[in-house]
Amino acid sequence: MQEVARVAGVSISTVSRILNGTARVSREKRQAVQDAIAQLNFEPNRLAQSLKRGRTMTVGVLTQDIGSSYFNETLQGVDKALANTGYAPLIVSGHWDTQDESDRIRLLIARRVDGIIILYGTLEPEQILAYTEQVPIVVTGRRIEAERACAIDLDHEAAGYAATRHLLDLNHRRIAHIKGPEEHRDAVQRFAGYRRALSEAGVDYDQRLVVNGDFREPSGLLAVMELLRRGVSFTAIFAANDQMAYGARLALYRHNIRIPEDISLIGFDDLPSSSYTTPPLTTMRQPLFDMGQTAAESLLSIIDQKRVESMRVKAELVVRETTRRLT
Amino acid sequence: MQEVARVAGVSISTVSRILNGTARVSREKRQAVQDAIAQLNFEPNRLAQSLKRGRTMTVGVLTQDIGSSYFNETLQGVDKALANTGYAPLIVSGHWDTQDESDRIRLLIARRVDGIIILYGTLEPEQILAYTEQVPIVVTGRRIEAERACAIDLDHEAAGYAATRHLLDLNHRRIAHIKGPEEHRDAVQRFAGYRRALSEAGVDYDQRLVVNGDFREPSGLLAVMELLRRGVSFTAIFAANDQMAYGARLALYRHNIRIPEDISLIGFDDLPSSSYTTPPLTTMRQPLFDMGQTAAESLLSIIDQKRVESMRVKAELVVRETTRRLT
DNA sequence: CTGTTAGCGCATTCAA
DNA sequence: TTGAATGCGCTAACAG
Repeated sequence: MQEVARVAGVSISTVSRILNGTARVSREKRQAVQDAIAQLNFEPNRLAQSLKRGRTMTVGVLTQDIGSSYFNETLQGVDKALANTGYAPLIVSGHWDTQDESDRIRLLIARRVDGIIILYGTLEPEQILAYTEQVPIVVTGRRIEAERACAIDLDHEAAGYAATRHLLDLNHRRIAHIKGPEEHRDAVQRFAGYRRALSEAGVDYDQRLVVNGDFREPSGLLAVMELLRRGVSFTAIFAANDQMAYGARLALYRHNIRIPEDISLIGFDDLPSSSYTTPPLTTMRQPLFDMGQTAAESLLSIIDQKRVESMRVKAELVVRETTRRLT
Repeated sequence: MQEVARVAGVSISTVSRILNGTARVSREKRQAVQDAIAQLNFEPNRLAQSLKRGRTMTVGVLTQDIGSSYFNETLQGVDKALANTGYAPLIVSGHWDTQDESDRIRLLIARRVDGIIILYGTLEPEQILAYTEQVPIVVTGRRIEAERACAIDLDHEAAGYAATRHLLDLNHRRIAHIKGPEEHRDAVQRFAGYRRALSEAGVDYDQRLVVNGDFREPSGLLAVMELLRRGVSFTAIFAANDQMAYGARLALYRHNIRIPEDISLIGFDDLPSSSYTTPPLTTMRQPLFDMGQTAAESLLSIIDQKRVESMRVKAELVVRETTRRLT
């Protein structure tokens, strides 16, 4: 900036004023400065600006896996909401590791982001509450009560219930479930919904119909193989997420079991690719994009000193072609 | 830091020294400072550090679409390479828009990132060359010659050739091609490879077998519908990327055309989900993860004042179950 | 071993 | 309208 000022023959405060439109400046000087800026290819140093202003115009986003469509759809929503606001996202990944997650959050705080969005993950609410002291936070996938924080959550129990209910409504009674990991609270809630639906419908819970998975494709494949090995009969499968449903679908294909003629299959999430499996997958749609967008908007409001309510969104049943009525 | 120094009863330089291990400090003072840090929940301001040191320990990554697995696999590679180096990625998206891309790059420069990785996109090499004056750059998907820059590229023409060649080797002669967008240089190169393979094999080029797509699923579906509408006969399809292959696969399914019994299908990219389509997709594998990793490593080397050579990687044919020999 | 001091690049208050 | 001066939080001489 020194340099620009020198070339334009003005003081650096004048340059600053022109850059920010903070005050009126004479035409000639303005022109001179703009010429100097163009000539020197000058770009104001945001670090210094932030240091001075006390705002970085950056929001940190803690994701768990940059490779997963699940997270990335949410990120897209965040990106959309941030566009044209002057804020830029600083995306970091916790890799589903509590230690890693804390480290990343601390990094974000050290970089003085103006706010943080935490997408799921394994951090305890108390832990997050503590960070709330230092920076506004919006979380998804859990509830939280604090001054400068809010949560956007989905009722996974109800959604698990709805998925199972759909199968029940189609006259299925022998419904297998491929569970998500024990440590995911969402997964256990979906499972709880499954059991409640069963019990309400007067269907006995059969433990042999439930197999553990880890939310990834291979585990879905393995789960179906296990089910087949057990020799237990079933007419439908509820997979706790779409990725495992893909794996299950492949295992079924390998055994020449047709979908939906022989077995009905329902997933959870509605990933973009789920409309393009063959046949297209029936699933519980999570409004991931919207949640990301809302999270970002809420965060900006909090930063803006406005009060924001936590909210709960709903999953929606998307009936496509992998479920069929039993006659 | 003032505060920490005051609480610990030392000067701020001592605090700094302890934070950075720059010099030996007596046990008592060290202890006092560490206590103060813990007590105040102090986290050094990275902005100020960067401003002072002239390094932000941040590398900018220009991607085009945070929602796409294609880019995200590359990002994962970058993330992996950056882990434990002290560098953090600042990911921004250009949304396939030249203006947007320039804006993002300028933003990254304004934020004084130590280097930039540009993943594909529509920026002209000359344009990038200009930015090279201001910051080290590694690009993928194009070639570039500059002091503090390097490129990691893949020979898409050769890969398009190999894909077509595979079909030819399986005795297919009527091979349709679903093209990528004209403005993607990769797409036109893959198409060029397709034509070369055909011509080398003495197969006449038939324009009616080629349909335009936009690299996304729906266009693959539409492409097959168009092919069918044209009433032109074909026994195999080479889709310019996996996503369009998914769309094509669904269209075929709708028309009760079996894969690979009736039609062979080959994609391009080998996205993670391609092992889980039914049947699993034969495709040209791009080492996306590795490319991301290499890009990041190269960038760090350049930042480290080392000379780095541009390099060319190769796509690899992954034969799965959607292609079959014609007898 | 430790404290004092001079900037890093910018925004802004205070004078002029 | 404009310029000089101050400080944002930190590091790195420099001097003790």
